[in-house]
Parts: sequence; structure tokens; C-alpha cells
Amino acid sequence: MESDIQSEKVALVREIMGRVADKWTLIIIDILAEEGELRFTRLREHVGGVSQKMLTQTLRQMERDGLVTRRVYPVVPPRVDYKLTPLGESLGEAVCSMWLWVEKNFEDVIRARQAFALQSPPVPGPSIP
Amino acid sequence: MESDIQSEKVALVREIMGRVADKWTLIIIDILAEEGELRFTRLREHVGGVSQKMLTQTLRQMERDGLVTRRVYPVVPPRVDYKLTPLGESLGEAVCSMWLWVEKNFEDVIRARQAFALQSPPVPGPSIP
DNA sequence: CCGCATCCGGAGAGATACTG
DNA sequence: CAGTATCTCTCCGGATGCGG
Repeated sequence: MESDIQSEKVALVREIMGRVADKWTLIIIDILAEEGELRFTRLREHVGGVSQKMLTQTLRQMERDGLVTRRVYPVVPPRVDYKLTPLGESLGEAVCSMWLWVEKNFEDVIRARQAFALQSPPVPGPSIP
Repeated sequence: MESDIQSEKVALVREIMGRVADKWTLIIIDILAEEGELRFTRLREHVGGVSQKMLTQTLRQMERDGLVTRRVYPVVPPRVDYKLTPLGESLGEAVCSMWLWVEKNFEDVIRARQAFALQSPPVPGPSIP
């Protein structure tokens, strides 16, 4: 069946979507898009709140997927620079629209959450001490 | 410090980004955007490969965040319809640009992975039987 | 001193089986 | 048919070790 090929593609597309839409990947792309080339520790500072392990892991994946280049300088304190590839930059534009949406609408989400909390009193037995 | 407010906002924005860029959320938004209103099982069929639990959980979150409406019909076999809110629809446009990017560029990602695999022979000892 | 790999413990994703 | 409870297993973060 041809639909096997189709579902194969769909699975692949979804898998890549899952990687590309990863939390740290989105942040890293956003940062590298406006900072250009950065070395590991600088990038870590910009990201904030990420463990070296996750950062390394994510960058590895991104390198594997052709989103970033990884340049290693064989110097005494090791130095590794990361930078978006053209592919990564093109993704950056799509990612940007997501960030813009969140920036623009996050207050609505907050309000929705508050409204939802009101009509769904979860745990706290209110008043009457 | 005012930067406390700033970092507070950043954390919030990132948290919402994390929710909104969730794998299942992206798929659900994409489907509801083009199918309109769907009941639970229909939606489950369209998504494909998702457990009821994950679907329920994700839809709950989306309802909480004001992205979908959840209408329950008090009938004998329970019936629940899900539909994007205006907020969800506006997100749908941003999400669409992500899907378009993946559709357009996933073959480049595949190629990048193959190229990466070649220069990084991980485990498999090649040839020589 | 910088970047990376590994081991371990806890938290959360996820599928299966059951309930109204 | 929609949702919940239980169990499993992966993933993430911190500490450690190492090589340059």
C-alpha cells in the first residue's frame, strides 16, 4: 500500500517536529539567531537555567539534524563555538512566529488559567475555619 | 529590582512556550484547525498513535490554557466535543508555519543525519564477516 | 579552567486495564 | 464512549571524573 509510505513520512515528520519543537531547541535557536556565534559557556549563560548536560545533549541533536555547526578550537582551555546553519536560520523564522505569539498572547493564557481555576476548585476547601 | 519582574515574565513565557510547543498539542491544534469541531474518539483517530490518557491530559491542559472549548452532552453514551477557541485559532497560524517548515525541510534533516552518521561511526563495526 | 561523558536518584511521560 | 487508576520506563538534573 502507498499509505505505508505516507504513514512512514508522517511518523518521520512528527518525529522531527518533536525534536525541533523541543523546549531547549526553541530557546537556543532564538538566541543563536540574534547573537550569531557563541561558545558553550556564553550560550549557557544566555539560555539560563539549563544544565550543561542538557545543553550539550540538545546541541548534539541540533548538530546531528544540521541545525547548528560545532567548531572546536584545539587550544589550552578548550573552546567550542556554536552557530546556526542556513537550515537552522530558516527554522529560526518559523520559531520566531511562535515566540511572537507567546509574547503577544501569554496574558490571555494567564487569564484563561485563572478563569479555569475559579470554576474548578481543585483541592482547597474554601473558608469556614 | 525591575529585572525580577522581567525574569518572572521570561520564566512564564518559557513555561507557556513549553506547553504550547508540546508534541501532542501541536498535532491537535493542526487537526482541529482544519477539521473544526470533533468529538473525542474522532479526534483520537485523526491524531493516531496516542493513548486516551495522553489525549485527555493534553486536551485538559489546552482547555485550561484557553486554547480549546470542551462541550459535554449529558447523553447515554457520553459525548464530548472539542473545538479551538479564537485564541487557539490564532496559535494555529503560528503552528502552521512550523509544520510548513518541517514539511519543506525534513528531507534536509534526514540528509544531515546521514552525513553525521558517516563521520561519527558510533558502534557498528563495519564489514569483514 | 573549559567542555564533555558517565552514574545515580527522583519526577514525569506513556501504555494498559478498569469504571460509570 | 469518555475518563480514571496503576504500573513501567524514559528523561532530566546533579555530582563526579577526565582530558586537554
